[in-house]
Amino acid sequence: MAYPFTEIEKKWQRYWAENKTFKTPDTFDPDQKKFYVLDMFPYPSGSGLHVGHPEGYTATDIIARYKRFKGYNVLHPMGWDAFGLPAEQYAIETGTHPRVTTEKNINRFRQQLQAIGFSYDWDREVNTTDPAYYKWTQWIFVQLYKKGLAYLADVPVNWCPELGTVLANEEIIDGKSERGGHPVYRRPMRQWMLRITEYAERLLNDLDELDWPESTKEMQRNWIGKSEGAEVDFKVEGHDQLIRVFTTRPDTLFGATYMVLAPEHPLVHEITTDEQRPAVESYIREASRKSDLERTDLAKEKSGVFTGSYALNPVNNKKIPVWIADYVLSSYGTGAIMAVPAQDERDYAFAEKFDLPIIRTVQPPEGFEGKAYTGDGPAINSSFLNGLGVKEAKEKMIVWLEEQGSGQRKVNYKLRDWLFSRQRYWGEPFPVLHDGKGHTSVVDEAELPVPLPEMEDFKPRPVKENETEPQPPLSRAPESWKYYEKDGVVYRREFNTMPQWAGSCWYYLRYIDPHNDEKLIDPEKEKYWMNVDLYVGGAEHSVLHLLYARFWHKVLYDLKVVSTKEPFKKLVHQGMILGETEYTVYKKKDGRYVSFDYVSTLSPEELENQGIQAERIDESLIVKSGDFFVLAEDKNIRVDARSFKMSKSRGNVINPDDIIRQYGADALRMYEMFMGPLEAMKPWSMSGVEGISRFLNRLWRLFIDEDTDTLSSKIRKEIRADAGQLRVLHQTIKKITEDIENLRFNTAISAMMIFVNEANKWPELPLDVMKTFLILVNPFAPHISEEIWQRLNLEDILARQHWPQYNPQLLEVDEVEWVIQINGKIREKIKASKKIPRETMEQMARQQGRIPSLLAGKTIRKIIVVPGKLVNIVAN
RNA sequence: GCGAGGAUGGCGGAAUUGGUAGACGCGCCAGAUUUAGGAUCUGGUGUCCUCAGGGCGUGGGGGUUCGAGUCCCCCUCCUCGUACCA
Repeated sequence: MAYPFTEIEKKWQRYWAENKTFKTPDTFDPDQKKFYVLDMFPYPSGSGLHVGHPEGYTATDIIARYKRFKGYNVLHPMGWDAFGLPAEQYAIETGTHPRVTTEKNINRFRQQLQAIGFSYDWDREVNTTDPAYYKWTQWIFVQLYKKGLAYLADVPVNWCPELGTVLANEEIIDGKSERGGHPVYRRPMRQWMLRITEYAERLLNDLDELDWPESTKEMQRNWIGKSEGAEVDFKVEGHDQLIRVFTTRPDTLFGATYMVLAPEHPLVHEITTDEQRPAVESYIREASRKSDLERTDLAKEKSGVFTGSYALNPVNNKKIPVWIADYVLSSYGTGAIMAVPAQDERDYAFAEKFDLPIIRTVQPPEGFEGKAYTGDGPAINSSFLNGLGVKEAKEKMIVWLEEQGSGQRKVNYKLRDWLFSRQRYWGEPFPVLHDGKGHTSVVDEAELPVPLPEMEDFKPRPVKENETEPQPPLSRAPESWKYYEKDGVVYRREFNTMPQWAGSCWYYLRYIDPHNDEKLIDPEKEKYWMNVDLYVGGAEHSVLHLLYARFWHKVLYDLKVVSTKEPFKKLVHQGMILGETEYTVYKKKDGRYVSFDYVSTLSPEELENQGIQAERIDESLIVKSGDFFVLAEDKNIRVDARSFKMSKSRGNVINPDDIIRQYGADALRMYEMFMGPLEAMKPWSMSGVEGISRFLNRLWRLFIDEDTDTLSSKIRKEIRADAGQLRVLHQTIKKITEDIENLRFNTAISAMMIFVNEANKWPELPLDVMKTFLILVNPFAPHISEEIWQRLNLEDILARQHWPQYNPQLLEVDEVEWVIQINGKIREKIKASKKIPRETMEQMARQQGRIPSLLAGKTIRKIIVVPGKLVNIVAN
């Protein structure tokens, strides 16, 4: 029979809530050490919590409880990232207002989180859709506007007709919307932009000092994409305008044999000759009609059209043709390039296709057989650069260009300004007023927040045709909201709303001072609590959320609202939890099995044609043969074994509520941590949960007599622990402490299991040892440990105890097992004191057991003694 | 293509600075208890052989070392990210 976890867990959850056990006081002693441990707050979706959420949340909860035991003032809050597309779409699907569904979802999420026993300070809960919260999101926008970091611009945007909104570059994956996978097209639109590019250099440099996963830092570096080179101006024959290009290889300028403009480049129309105009215009039309996906992924083959004009290469005044091609992106650099086919693979492919000249300006090494050569080497065919290496040639060319006035040194970033408006209802309204004459201003800070108007019909209007201007839902808001009169002037409010990232850019600050009406955050509190000491969340936010939040943080730093340059000192990503491993066997229509090694070579169509179908098969019918799994009944039939991402369509989603009902919250927490390293991707296993559940029951029975439901008579208050018991306890303290510090929760749990296995062998259990052990268990399994603590009739509650410290002297074991090796192979073992000197050890080893006979007839060359571990005799 | 990470029993995973590979859990096998159990307890469990012993074993190949999962070189495969960024 299982211990009464349901009853116990409810009891303690109620106790913690009623007594506000984990409340972080508003006032604090500035000298007390603090620890701010933060989770990425969830998006309260309609489907509730899944098992991925409690993974990171349990990890941070363990840290929070551990740090409290260690005497830290701990901030461990939770809130809701509740604006955004999915909430709105869910609301549309169910025909209810997003405010209603959002509130319902939040209540469900909160209740689910509380059922897991997380020690959040619920008095600090924040909600991005609360006017008292988004007042400050709008306030930050006002500051951005005043600093010139927010501006309206006609920009080519990523327009998603299905969603009826524009999307940021980061919200597009493989040319499709991240949400829903709808096609995305480029079209110009007047939009709010945030000048994140102004912070590019700082966002790049400050990464170095962060304790973040290297992969995440690297992704941000790539996203920012700094490259150094030069801008060069090319005259266009017969025109006044110059074509400016960015290049990282100014040293190859003598090899520039043509130029390419992006189809959207503003000079295209002007320089196109009448003769070429029809071809050019049809190419531009084609390009604009292509989605990003078609333009990149499918366009392996280069395409382009000659404009009819020629540019003059500034180094030698040679005439070179100007083309347009969609392999040049309008959004990067200047939207135009000088093409150097001999030293650039893309240009080479283009030149080859359109038969354009190729001039080598870097001497490739002997035997080089490739086409474009991008490596280092002496400059050739390059007049005053000849003989120089790439690096020197670059330098010399930049100096020359600057002297001639036809170019200059330039640092370029891939990072573009942040497209900050969305044509949606469920988002923060912009605190912006339009005067109707093309002039904008921001709302007075005293009048914030600008509320989101109450609307019946908040649905977006999908716009299929690129030519029609989209109408955001707020354009249909009540007149009283839409217009605003001040000093006799009637202003129109902004109809776009902010993207979902806005609210999550700064929420970690609001937790510190969640109810402040006067300020975003009190400076004293900010100074005490920042930085976030540990931030745990999914790797999917590596660039989006984490880059935007860093940007806003730096702006707030410049405004002196915050005192730290970076918000999150240490970052950890929890790994994804996959569904239970599935074994799949393949069958033909006639029921005959087909081996997976054959099936895996087939395309889906071929599978269909041959009538081969997949069938899930139970693990017990499978054996391993070599490197593969095969059918036990026919070892020639290979079976596919893998774990899939949890998804509704696959039907492999685990609901934490079910686990809690069957095994309890402590088992859920423990299992999530026991599965493997926090950062690793790992498959769910129901029998693994059962294993943990058995452990918790064993732990319970160690203390509680099941028959009588009273304290076990083995627990003895008056007896003193013997050396062996103390050693086991202190080894456990050491192991668990070090493992928690290093976020190695799986091995910490294994240490608890070892302790319980040991303690089960003891005829009597010294109370002192057992209560210390309960403290060690508490961060992981807070309910069961607290309940046992109470039944032991101990002082106060467990949550207010102190973390034990291990005594190194108690860890010492005198007698250890030594290994005796001959030529590195283990031949004998000896139990002996650790303190025996090397020489004695060596003597003992030579006489031990079979060693003398094994050494017979051999010459000892060397003997290696590692004290406390081994003796290795080298002989031949 | 590029960047990052990884490969250890039937499975999830352990293994401080190179020093007893496989901790802990699952699964499996045997036994005990039980009216019964998918409950509990005890023991076993990398693999092979001629089994009181020995050989082989951390994706593959080479190297350094008395000694390599761990260090060096080459290769294969997997995962994640990214992709015409001039």
